[in-house]
Amino acid sequence: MENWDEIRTAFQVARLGTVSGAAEVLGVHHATVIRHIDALEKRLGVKLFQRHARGYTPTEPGRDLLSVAQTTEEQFAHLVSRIKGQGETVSGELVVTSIAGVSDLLIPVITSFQEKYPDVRVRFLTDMRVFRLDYGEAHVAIRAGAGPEEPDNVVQPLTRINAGLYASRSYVERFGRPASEAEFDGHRFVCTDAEVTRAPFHRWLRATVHPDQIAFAATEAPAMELAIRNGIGIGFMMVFRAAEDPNLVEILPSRPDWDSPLRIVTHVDLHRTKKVQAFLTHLKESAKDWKSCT
Amino acid sequence: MENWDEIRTAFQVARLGTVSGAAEVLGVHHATVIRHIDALEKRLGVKLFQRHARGYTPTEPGRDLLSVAQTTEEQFAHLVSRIKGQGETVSGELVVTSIAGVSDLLIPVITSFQEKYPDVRVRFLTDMRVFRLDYGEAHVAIRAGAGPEEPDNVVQPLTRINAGLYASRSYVERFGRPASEAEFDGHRFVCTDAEVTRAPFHRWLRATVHPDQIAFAATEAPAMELAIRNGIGIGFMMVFRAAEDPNLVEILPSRPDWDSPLRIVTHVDLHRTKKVQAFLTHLKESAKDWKSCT
DNA sequence: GGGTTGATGTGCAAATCCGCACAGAGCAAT
DNA sequence: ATTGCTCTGTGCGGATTTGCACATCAACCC
Repeated sequence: MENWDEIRTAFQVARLGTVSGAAEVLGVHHATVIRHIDALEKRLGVKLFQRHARGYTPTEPGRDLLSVAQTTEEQFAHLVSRIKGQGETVSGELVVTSIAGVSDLLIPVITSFQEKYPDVRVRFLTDMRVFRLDYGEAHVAIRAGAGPEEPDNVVQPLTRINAGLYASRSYVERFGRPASEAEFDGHRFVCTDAEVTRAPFHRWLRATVHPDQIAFAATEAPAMELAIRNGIGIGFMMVFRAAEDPNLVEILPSRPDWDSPLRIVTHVDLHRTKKVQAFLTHLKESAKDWKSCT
Repeated sequence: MENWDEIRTAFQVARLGTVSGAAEVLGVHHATVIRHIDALEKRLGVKLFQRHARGYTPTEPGRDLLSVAQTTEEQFAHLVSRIKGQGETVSGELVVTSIAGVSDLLIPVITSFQEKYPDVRVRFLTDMRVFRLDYGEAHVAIRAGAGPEEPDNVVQPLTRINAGLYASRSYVERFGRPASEAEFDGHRFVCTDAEVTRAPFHRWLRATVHPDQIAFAATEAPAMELAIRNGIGIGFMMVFRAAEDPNLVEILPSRPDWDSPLRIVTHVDLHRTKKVQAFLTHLKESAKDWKSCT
C-alpha cells in the first residue's frame, strides 16, 4: 500500500460522509479529495464509496478503511504529542559517555540527576574508543584535553582536572622522596603504555625521565593506580582519588601544566533539547563542588 | 498531524537507516526523501534523525515514530489484503430488499444461500418505501413492475409473478361465483387502498369494477389476503400463496395481463462483486423451481 | 595512498498535483 | 412549481513537488 495521504483523505470522507466536509477538514480543495478517492479506488480495484448527489456513503470496504484509519489517526496524534512533549520535558533515555578516568566523578552526578528527574533512564558508556556523537551514539560526552572535534559538535569547558605525582609510603621508605626533578635519578616510575597520549602529565613524565626508569606501564588507569599504591614506583594520579588514600605521599607540588581540561561535548541537534540542557546545568553545578577536592 | 506520506517516508528511513535505501523502497528519488524528512522535522520542531555521511540514525523521537509507523504499515497491509480479498470471496454482509409480497418466496432462497456460503451475513429488508441502491442502502433489490430506475442501477428480469382472482368458499356459498366479468354486478371486492399502484392486476380491478363494489381496502397485502380468506369479497392473491389454501376458490382463470414482472436491481458498482454475483446466480437458479408453483 | 564505492546535499527543469471557476444535479422550502 | 442551497464533477492555468545531474564527503579496498 503506497500513498498514505490518500488513505487519510478517504478516512475523512468516510467519517464525514461528504467530499466537501472532508475537504474543509483537510484544508484542501474538494476537487483534490475527489481525485484522491478516484486514484485510491482505481489502484485497489474496489469501490470504497457509493457516490450520490448528497455525498459519499462508504461501502463495506470503505467502512473497514474507516475503522483502521481511525486508530491510525489516534496513534499519530499520540505520537506527535509524545514527540512534541518530550522536547520540553526531561524524560526518556540519556546516553552519557566519558573517559574511564572521571567515572568516579560522574557517577555521583548521574545518581543525583536521576533522583532529580526520575523519568530519565541514563546509560553511562566508557570505552577505549571515542564515541561518535554525530552517529547518535551518545547525547553527552565528557572528554579530556583539546582534541579535534566534529564540526557539528558543540564544546563547552567543564573544569580542569588536576593530576599529582604520588608514591606509596612503602616506596618512600624504601627509595626516599625526591625533593625536585633533579633528584629523579635512580627512582622508578609508573606511566601509561600508550605510545600517543593526550594527557599532558604523561607527556611531561615521558619527556622528563629516562625510559629505563619506567618500571611499570599499563594501558588502563586503574592498573597504574594499583601499581603506585603497591609501591612499584612514582606516578601520576588524579588528586581527588589520591586524597582518599592516606597511604599515598605527594612527591612534587602540583603544577598547572599537569592539569587537563575537561570538555563537555554534545551534538548540535541534541544540545538544544531540554533533557540535554538539564543534564548540562546539573553537571556544571556539581562541578563547582569538585573544586574543593581537586 | 497532517501529511501521512511524510511519516511513511520517515518510517522507511528509520527502518533502513539510509536515505538512499528508503528512496529505493519507496520508489522515489533520494532528494524527495531528504525533503520529506526536512519538512517533517521542521513542522515537529524536533530532529528525528542524526545525519552523517553513512546514513541517518534515528533519534529517540525517530525510534518512537518507527515503532508506531511499523504497526500502521502492517494495519494498512492487512486492510488492503482484506479489501482485495473480499472482492473475490463471498463473505461479509449482503443486504437484500424486496417488496413485502414476495418475502415468502425469498426467505427459502436466502436460507439456502446462507447454507451454501456460511460466511455471509444476510440482512433482509422490507419496507413501504423503496430503498435507494445508490445510497448504499442495499446490495440487491427485488422489485415488481417496470418502474423507473436510477441511471446507475443495472436491472435484470427475474420471473413473472402470477396473480389470480380468488374468493373463499364461504363467499361463494353466500354470493355465488361469477363465471366472467359480465356477472360481477352485485359482487363485493377487496382491493388496495393506495391511490397509485404499480400492480397491473389492481389497476385492472380498479378499471373493471365500480368503486362502490370495493367492500374492503387496505394498504398492506397480508390484510387483503386475510379479508379474502374471511369471505369479505373477491380479490387478487398471488397464485403460489392461494395454492396453499384449499379453502380458496379461483373465480376467473388467470390472464397474462395480470402478471407482474419481478426485476432484480443492483447498483452498477456492486454488481461486479463476487458476493452479489453469487447471490444473483443462486436466486435465478432458485427461481426456476418457482415456475411449478405459480 | 589513491581509486572506488556509496552515501548526503543542492540547483534547475520538468512533471505532477492542486486550486479556481463553472457546470450539473438533487433536495428542501417557500 | 420555482427558487435557492448544497454537493459532486471537470477543464484549465498555476504552483508545488519531483527527478536529474552534479558536487561533496567518508569509508573501504587494493
